[in-house]
Amino acid sequence: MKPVKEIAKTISASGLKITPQRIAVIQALEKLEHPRAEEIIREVSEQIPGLSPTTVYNTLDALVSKKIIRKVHTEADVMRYDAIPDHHHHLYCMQSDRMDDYFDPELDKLLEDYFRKKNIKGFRLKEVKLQLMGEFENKDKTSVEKNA
Amino acid sequence: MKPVKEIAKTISASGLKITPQRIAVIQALEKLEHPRAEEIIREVSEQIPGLSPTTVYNTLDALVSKKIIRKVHTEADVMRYDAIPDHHHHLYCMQSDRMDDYFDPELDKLLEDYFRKKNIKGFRLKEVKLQLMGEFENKDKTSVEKNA
DNA sequence: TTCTAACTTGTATTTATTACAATGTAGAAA
DNA sequence: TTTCTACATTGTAATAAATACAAGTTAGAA
Ligand SMILES: [Mn+2]
Ligand SMILES: [Mn+2]
Ligand SMILES: [Zn+2]
Ligand SMILES: [Zn+2]
Repeated sequence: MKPVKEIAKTISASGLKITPQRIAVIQALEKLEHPRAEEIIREVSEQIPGLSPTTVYNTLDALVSKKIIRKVHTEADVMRYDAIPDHHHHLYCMQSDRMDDYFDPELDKLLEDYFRKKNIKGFRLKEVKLQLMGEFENKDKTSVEKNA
Repeated sequence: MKPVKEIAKTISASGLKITPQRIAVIQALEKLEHPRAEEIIREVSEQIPGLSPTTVYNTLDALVSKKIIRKVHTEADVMRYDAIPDHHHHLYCMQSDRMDDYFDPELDKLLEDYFRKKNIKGFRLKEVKLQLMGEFENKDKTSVEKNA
């Protein structure tokens, strides 16, 4: 897990003030993968008893706008957040709400070449994000952790 | 625009009953591109005055489960719906909520080959959906229509 | 034409998120 | 180190999207 100092530095560098709430939100985001706001609220409340849900929503918005974290698209009507702001893709489980990160520079290269040649008329392409839909063969992570 | 007869046939073939509400929802879905439920409610209400929002939500769920339409992922916290159930990708505007369809069989072939070779451990890949993030160079469609 | 499962409707609820005003604090400046 | 204030947090209230449910209506099979 990332040291508090580093997290504090990232927050500060973005122009935001360092607060216990913000540090805890980022830590929760790293621990719980692609969590919903509600899960973050639960997690952070353990360390910061008086925590207000509003603070978590505010914090998430602030961090997104500073590009420290990202929102992730989902099929459900709840927003989820991503601790990793750098370019990557996602594996989505079609049965559950499990979602894993997927990094693949080789694929990115392939796509970059493809779209450099191919020109989409009237559209200036900035980033290609893949939603890899499918099924995880093993148990989902939570069960795996339970069995461990 | 697709003729009512064809729409009725599709509904019927799926095992659902043909109703004016369902036909109108599908028509609205084709007219308004990737609309939210609320937009569909507004549109359909013009033809069917007493329409209940609940019916639209029910109808959308029913059509999605029969794979006549699809849900689409967005960065906002609202669900949007897609009249096209067949495989395709989307162009997303990073400034507005505009979203266009993107069909590209050549790219699909490329990706299919890539992922056939590359094996993602522990994941059975079913479908690759691209989110093409960027900016539309021309005015967005609504402005274009206004100016027309 | 009859009949019933399927559908629609309206109301009430839930759930995620946002608005806002009052209070508190991080950290720059004195 | 102390002061000061713009920025943060908090709690409450409000919105908005979506769902639950019960009562009435209708598509379409028989
Ligand atoms: Mn579409
Ligand atoms: Mn919502
Ligand atoms: Zn991720
Ligand atoms: Zn589409």
